[in-house]
Amino acid sequence: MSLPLFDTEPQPAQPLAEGAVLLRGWAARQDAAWIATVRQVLAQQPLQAAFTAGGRPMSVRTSNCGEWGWAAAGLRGYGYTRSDPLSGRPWPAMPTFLQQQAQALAAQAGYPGFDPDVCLINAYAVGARMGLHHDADERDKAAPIVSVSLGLPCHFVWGGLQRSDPVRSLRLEHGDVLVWGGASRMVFHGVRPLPAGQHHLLGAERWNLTFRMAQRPYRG
DNA sequence: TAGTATCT
DNA sequence: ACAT
Repeated sequence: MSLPLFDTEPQPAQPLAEGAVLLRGWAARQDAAWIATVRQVLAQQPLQAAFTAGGRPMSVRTSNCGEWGWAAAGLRGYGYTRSDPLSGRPWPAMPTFLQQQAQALAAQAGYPGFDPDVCLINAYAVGARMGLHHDADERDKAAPIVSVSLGLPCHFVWGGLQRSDPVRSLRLEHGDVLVWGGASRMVFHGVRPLPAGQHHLLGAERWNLTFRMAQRPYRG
């Protein structure tokens, strides 16, 4: 993968835990391209309200692109589907820019061969949050998760392999990329209620893109 | 248990 | 603890 990630030198990668790497600002240099590309996806697959397995509303709104998508509306519960259960239409294809950036970022974090079949887009308005959970619906737990933050900063909660483990909180800002896999793959995590603010490109919103391998086997 | 309510 |  030779696609340039930067036009200048990036901040060094920071290890967060075993298998987890924080790439601070690594999506900021090309943020206009990230945002324009996501807007193209949202024009085809608008953000929708999401619901927990118990039928309770979540505060984030979601969209997807890729062969698969994480559906959290119109199902009993949630899970990966090939099409939007509400519209019946297949999820839009993952734009090449997103696919290649996710591959390159994963490789940079020590996960060569990552080839996502899902990009889940979570949009946080002020006050939106995400409770402590782990990403458990993917078939091959050897594949990492690549998370890209855009827009307003948030307080990300990073726990352990058990829900009851102590958590730490770290601020994720526009352009930050967090990659977790290996021993950290099943770590519980979440997002505290989004503080009010204004971002010059996204206004009073945070977008989080998570690239996953939901159904493909991972050969690192 | 990707959420909330309701206990201690 | 609930309800999925």
